[in-house]
Amino acid sequence: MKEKMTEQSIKLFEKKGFSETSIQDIVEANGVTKGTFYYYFSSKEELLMDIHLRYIDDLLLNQEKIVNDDSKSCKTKLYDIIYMLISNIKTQGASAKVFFREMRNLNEEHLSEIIPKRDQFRLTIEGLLLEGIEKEEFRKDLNAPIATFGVLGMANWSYQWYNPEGAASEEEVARTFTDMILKGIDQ
Amino acid sequence: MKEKMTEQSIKLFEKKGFSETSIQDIVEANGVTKGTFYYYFSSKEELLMDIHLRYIDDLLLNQEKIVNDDSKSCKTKLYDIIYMLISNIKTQGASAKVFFREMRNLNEEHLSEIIPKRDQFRLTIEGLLLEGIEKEEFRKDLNAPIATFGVLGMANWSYQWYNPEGAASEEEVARTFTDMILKGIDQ
Amino acid sequence: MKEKMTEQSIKLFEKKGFSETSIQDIVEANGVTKGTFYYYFSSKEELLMDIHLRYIDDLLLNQEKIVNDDSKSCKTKLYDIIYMLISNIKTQGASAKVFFREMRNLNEEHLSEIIPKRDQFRLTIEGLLLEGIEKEEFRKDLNAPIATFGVLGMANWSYQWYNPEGAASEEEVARTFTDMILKGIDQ
Amino acid sequence: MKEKMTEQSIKLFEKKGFSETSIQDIVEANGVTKGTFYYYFSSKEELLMDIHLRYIDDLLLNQEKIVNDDSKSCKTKLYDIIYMLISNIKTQGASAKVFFREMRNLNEEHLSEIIPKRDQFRLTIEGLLLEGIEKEEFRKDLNAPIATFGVLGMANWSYQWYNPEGAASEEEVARTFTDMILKGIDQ
DNA sequence: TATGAATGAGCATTCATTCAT
DNA sequence: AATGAATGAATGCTCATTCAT
Repeated sequence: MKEKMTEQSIKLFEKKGFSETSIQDIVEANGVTKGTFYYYFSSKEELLMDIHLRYIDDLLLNQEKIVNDDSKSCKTKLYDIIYMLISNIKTQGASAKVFFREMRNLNEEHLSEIIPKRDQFRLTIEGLLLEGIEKEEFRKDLNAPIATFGVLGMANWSYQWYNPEGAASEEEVARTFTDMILKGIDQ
Repeated sequence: MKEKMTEQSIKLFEKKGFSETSIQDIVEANGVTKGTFYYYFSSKEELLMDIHLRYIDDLLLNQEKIVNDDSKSCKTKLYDIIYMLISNIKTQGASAKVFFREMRNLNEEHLSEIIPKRDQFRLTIEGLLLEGIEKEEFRKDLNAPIATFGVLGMANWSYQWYNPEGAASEEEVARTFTDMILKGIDQ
Repeated sequence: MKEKMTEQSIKLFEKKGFSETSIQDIVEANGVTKGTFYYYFSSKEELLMDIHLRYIDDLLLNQEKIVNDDSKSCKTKLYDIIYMLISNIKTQGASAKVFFREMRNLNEEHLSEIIPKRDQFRLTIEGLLLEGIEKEEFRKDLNAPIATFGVLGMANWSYQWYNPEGAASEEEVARTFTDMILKGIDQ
Repeated sequence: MKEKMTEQSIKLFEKKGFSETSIQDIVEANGVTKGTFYYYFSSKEELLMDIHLRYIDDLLLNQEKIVNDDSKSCKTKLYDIIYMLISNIKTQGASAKVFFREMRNLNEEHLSEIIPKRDQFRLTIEGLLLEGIEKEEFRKDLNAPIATFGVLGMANWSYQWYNPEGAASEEEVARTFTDMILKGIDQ
């Protein structure tokens, strides 16, 4: 039931937004009553935190698997991370949107748990770029921190427009983005 | 007064979010009473629409100036647009955040006015990429629509992290992004 | 202007009700601004009182003309009063509806001016019935006070259903009612 | 509680009017808080509809009982209906006043449910008159529709003046009215 | 595990009214 | 004679939360 309620809530939060979704909406979507909600969650905010944790922990796990694979080059790892983020949209798109849009609604205490994890994800990419520079896979003059934000921006922004049902496949998008990042668009 | 209230509202919406900001918050920030708000705005949503229109119209105007300058190459125009978006953060950052985050709170009618404008901005960039391909400034095999989303993602995501008061200048960010896009990060 | 505003207000009060009509509605219907309203009326309630006074004074005047005509029998006077009330609907229907429905919205002081006038109208009819009994035009055993309420009920209720544009003429309605009252419906 | 709140609301609506009675007034009269009101009613208008339905359904039920009694003449049935309406004031007076005065505050949809019922009540009386004419209990030349409005006017208007605590009994009023209608006041 | 009744604070909005100009 | 800016109290309604059962 808790699981089911969380899933439904993610859908509702994605569609209507966290503040715009009432406990009433959530329990109606689950065919239960308000009391049931408070049996499983101590507050609406706690549910939001659950969703955040679940999303970022899963993301960090996947990222870790990629970067820890010593058989791959930095370039490949970069592609894999971008591909992971894009293909995530199909399965985790709603969670991702909630994660990026609704973080503001977490309380101080919860924020202080989430923000380091979000930063860790970014800094791992930054570390990958630095490693790539060192291994002469990437340009020496690259501003790694800013480039990292660029990579993240490209990938995360997809949540605003990418439709897994549409014409472009995840591979196509990930490939186009990685190509842009690696080779540039210059003729 | 209307002007002043709009400015204050943008700040509040950026900090707390649209739904989380009450009319009470807005009028207190302006030292007036609720009646005054409704003297100038017919609803909270109308104020949000005002903010959206102002932002996107200004953006389209700036974009138009850039792309209509026939003395510039496509590459330069691309840099100019990226720079414009980044440097916009200093003066228009709050508006931009409100624009990207709160669009969902507009009603159907207002959305149908804003979405075409937002699309127009994107399609103008896509047009610039296509023109660049034709003029052999950009790679022939570039997937222009996806690349456009990449460019926009990089630039728009800055609103989530770029701090104009911080170490990196707008030029630096814009230059790093343009370099990434043009030359790639490949060694 | 004051005249025009009063007329428009009567229409609005009839259609939407006194409480449901805002000063804003009234001034918009007159193409002026709120300030103008308060230049002519000291309050919304005062406007309502104006309408009440105007209506009841006119009614009393007409009634007086009828009962003071010594050439007429009591029966004829009764018919005349009923006809006057019914035909009033065409010209004064809106005022009448406002009068009967919205009296509750007058303040104590104003009520104490209106109620005696309304009672006077009724008591004049009661007096007419009593006079008719004495002159042996009406049944001796008639309960004049209750019968008066009956006559008033019939006539005043017309405001709830009588449509001057409809099939039945005022004469027809007044004639049917007077016949009912005088001869009854008994075979 | 819902029952209790409805009863209290009827009293308040009668005394102050629907629009002039706030939810605050209602909950204070019941010693509960606003939330409780909205737990039982989805809106103030819905409460009004409840009151309307309850009243008119009860009235139609009583009317039906009277007209379906084949042992009675049309005259007796007419008396019974008038008596029912007058004696109703003691038990249902407040509801009746709310019904007649506040119908305008129902929304379109609710009105379309109430109006046919109100018309049904009237048309049943009209049918009774027509039947009486046919059975030669009533005058052949009677204009049944208008006479019906006359009967209803007399009876319904009582809600504006009849005081069950006062000198005249319900029987007296009903008898006077029925006499007027049947025999007229003519000497 | 789950419900249903109740709370109380808060919200967007309306409105009659005031008043300097 | 009329305006336009502003007020402040009130209104209908929503909502996260509590708690006895």
